[in-house]
Amino acid sequence: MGKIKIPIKKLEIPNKRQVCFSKRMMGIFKKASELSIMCGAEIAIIVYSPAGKAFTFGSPDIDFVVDKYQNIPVHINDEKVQKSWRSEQKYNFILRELDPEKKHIEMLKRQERSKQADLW
Amino acid sequence: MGKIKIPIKKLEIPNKRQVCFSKRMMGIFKKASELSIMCGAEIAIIVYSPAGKAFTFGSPDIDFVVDKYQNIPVHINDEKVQKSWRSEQKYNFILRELDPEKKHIEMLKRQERSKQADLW
DNA sequence: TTGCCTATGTATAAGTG
DNA sequence: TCACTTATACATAGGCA
Repeated sequence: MGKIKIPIKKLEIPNKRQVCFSKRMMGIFKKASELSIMCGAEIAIIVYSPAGKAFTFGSPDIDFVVDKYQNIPVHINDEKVQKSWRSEQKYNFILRELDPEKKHIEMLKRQERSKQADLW
Repeated sequence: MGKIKIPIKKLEIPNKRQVCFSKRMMGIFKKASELSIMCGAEIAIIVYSPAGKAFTFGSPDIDFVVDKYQNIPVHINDEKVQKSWRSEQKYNFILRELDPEKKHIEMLKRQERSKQADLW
């Protein structure tokens, strides 16, 4: 997405990594903001920079969404709600080095998997 | 980002909202994956669809990052680490209806604010 | 619908001063 | 280095089969 194509792999030059991190993180936060506005979604994002510094984004609020995710009980008789009750769909995929064509196909397949109407 | 420009505001047509949510969420997850690979960042994303269904993305792992964020104690003498110890930088901004020019300026200002070298 | 296409809007890598 | 621009790659809204 710039003047030249950058392969999706670890940037070894610290300055480039820093600039790239800054720009892309803001890009992601912006997109998350748009998603929450346009679709009424609730979103929490936690990012640790390579240096270990944390940045967060939340809509309506980071802790509201994180607590909801962790099923923290809303003070109902001291009863603990277990984490295992969660039923969310996880995406832990890592983008491998693929040529653009295969990359596109893989992304479309992921969309397909997640588009089963009953999930929404 | 499509054939026509869509204002960043709530989509009222349910089908459009669903399709937009699906496409954009996958886009955000893809970008998050790229950020973690290219910059070595740790990322956790939790999204609740308008219907209340949860989707998550994590690198290296959603719970690893979320637990780190919440400073969950690693079993050190039963001592509780308080949430208030956190020192992350929060972005709870909401993108308002701005003309593209002002929007661009606002984004640059955010980048600027977050670009102080000692934070990284 | 559902899966895919493509025209166009956006994000961003490198350039510039 | 920094603030800003620009060329290019990428994401996506609506179209279509």
